[in-house]
Amino acid sequence: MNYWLMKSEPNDFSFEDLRKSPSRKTHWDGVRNYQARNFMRDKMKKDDLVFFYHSNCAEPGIIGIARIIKEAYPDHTAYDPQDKHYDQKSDPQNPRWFMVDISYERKLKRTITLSELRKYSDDQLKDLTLLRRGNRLSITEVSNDEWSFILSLEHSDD
DNA sequence: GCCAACGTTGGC
DNA sequence: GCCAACGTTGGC
Repeated sequence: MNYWLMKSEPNDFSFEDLRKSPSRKTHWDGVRNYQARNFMRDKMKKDDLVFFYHSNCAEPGIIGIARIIKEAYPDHTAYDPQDKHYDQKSDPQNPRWFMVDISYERKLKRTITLSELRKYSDDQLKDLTLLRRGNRLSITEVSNDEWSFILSLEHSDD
C-alpha cells in the first residue's frame, strides 16, 4: 500500500467538487507530465490513499483524503481536440497519457497548510517531495512515516 | 500580478 | 545532443 499527494486547483476542481460528484468519485484526467504519469501508471494501486491538496489558492494545503479506486487506464481526453488537455501526438493504439479513478474518503478536521508543513521541513518532513524547493509535480509520493506524521497534525493545535 | 523554477520544444 | 526560447506552475 502506497500513499500519495495529489494537487488540484480548487477553482478548477476542489475537494468539495469531489464530494459532490456522482458516487463521490472522478477520473483524474489531464495529467500531462511524464513523472506524474509514471507514478499513476506504474505505482498507484487500488486502495492506496491520497492527500488531496489545494494549490494556487488563498490557503494552499492538504484538505482531505481520497482513495484510488481504479488503477491506471488510458486518458481518453488526450484524443479529444475540444479538450483543454488534447495531445495531438497521443495515439490510441499506443496511449501516452493515463488516468486513475479516485473517490472521496473524508475531509480533514482542519486543513494542514503548506506553511504548517514547512515547519517540519528540517526534520520529520525533510524528505517530503512537496516541500522540495521549486517542486511543481502534481502527483508525489508520501512515505508511510510522512503520512502518519501529517495525519498526527490534524488533531494538534496548529 | 510578479516571478522563480523547471519541463518541453525545436533549431542547429 | 546542446541549449535558448518558451510555456506552465504555483507561492506570495
